[in-house]
Amino acid sequence: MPQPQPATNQILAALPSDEFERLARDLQPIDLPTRMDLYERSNPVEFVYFLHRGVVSMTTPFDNGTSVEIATIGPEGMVGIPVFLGADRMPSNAFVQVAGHGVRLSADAFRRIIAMCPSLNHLLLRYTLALMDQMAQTAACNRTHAIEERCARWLLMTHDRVYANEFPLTQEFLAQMLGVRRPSVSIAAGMLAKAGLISYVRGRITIIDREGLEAAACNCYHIIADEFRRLVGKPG
Amino acid sequence: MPQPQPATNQILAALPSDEFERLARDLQPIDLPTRMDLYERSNPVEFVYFLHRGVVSMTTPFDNGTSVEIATIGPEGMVGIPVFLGADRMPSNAFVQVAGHGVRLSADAFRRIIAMCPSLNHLLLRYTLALMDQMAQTAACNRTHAIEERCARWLLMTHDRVYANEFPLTQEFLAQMLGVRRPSVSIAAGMLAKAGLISYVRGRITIIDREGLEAAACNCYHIIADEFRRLVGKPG
DNA sequence: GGGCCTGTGTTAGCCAGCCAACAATCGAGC
DNA sequence: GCTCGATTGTTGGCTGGCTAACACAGGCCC
Repeated sequence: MPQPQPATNQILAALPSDEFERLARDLQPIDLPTRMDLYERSNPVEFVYFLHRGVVSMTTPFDNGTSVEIATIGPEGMVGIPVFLGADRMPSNAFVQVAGHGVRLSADAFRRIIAMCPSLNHLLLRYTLALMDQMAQTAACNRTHAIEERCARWLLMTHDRVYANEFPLTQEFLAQMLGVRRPSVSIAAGMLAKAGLISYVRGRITIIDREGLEAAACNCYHIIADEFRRLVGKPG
Repeated sequence: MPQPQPATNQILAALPSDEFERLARDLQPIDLPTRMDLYERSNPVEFVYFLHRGVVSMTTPFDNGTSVEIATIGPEGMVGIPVFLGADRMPSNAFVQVAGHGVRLSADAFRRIIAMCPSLNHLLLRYTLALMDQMAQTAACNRTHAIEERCARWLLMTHDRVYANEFPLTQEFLAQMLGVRRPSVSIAAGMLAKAGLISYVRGRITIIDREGLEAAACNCYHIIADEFRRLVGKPG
């Protein structure tokens, strides 16, 4: 399912040339190193981002400093959907989960341009739907499924978005994403490694048996991936 | 926070008269008895609904027959946002949680009309954002907070939408909504009752101490309610 | 080499909520 | 009054994940 290696963002790539031209002059290339914060809850929005490569996490923070991931966004989408929906400040946090690069434009420019771009509008509506579906499934999955299943699902979803079998990822980090303790991930990831599905050393993880991993994940993975395929043409 | 008793749907009420006229001829009044199914996952969408009264639940079903609620919709919103976003089939289930009434119009009519109604478009974008925020917070809350807190939160959110201190609700039903076992609700609800915050008899629940209930709920309630207030002008 | 930081493995005790089952109570209908 | 179904209360055993530590290994810098 992964591998095709698109160099560009899928939404931008799908735009008719006149609309892309309209955007182009306001787009700034931007490098996205791991852990870079793009948004923080309640803060005003400055930019929206289109990834060419890499993965961004949306997380919901709690008062006690912990947070739970509610959606992931890669080159298939746009980071900053709330701006499209009319927000001026962010409802959740977002940060770079797997390093990459892309382009951004100011929220003001985006708001100005969006009115003149029917295709972009249409694409973003559909992407918004895919994102909502992902959040809904994640909500239910978080509530119900065992850590090992969710762990496998998360690895698959990230795999779909990085176009590589190996990527940087510590257990500590994964624990934060899943909203669980690090030792729990240690056990779950250990099981997956023992089963020969993945391997990892000091912050780098490798997907060995993609199919096996799909079998180990809860069905939520396929539900989300199918929905993305229907709505935006790609599993992630 | 509840009580004002609007007889009409807030989104419809906020429309300029020309846009409302455009909708009006396609609106059919509809009664919404408890447990009526409005949508089922993967089925084609036939209608979108605007509630004047009552509460609808969106739930994500699992293969094993259980399901988890991911959002609630009352007279403040529209049931069928996925149609607005371009879906032709439903990603989740939806059914009537507290009986009420409203109007509906066919998905086709809705799609035809929406293009000619900039205000409706704008209102629905903002409502979509509020719904996403609710889902995100729910996802994180489901993962993290104790049953008693979530139970209190759920009662408050429903309270905001029914405009009455008493409404029908069994523990069995509440357990399904929270995605937990019924005995767990029995305990949690028992605690809230013992603390004098609520009372219930055989399927009818009464909110006695609204403030106390807010104190017993997790902060998620206020986060969601504040967001709704900012975006659509009402706590629920 | 030695110190140190980061990442991983593991342990032991604890607790919330699970599962399965059964008891008690109320209301409606006969 | 009696039966029956729907609703609520409660119990006991089980377990997944949590809390709180501690041990160890690899890599980097001095």
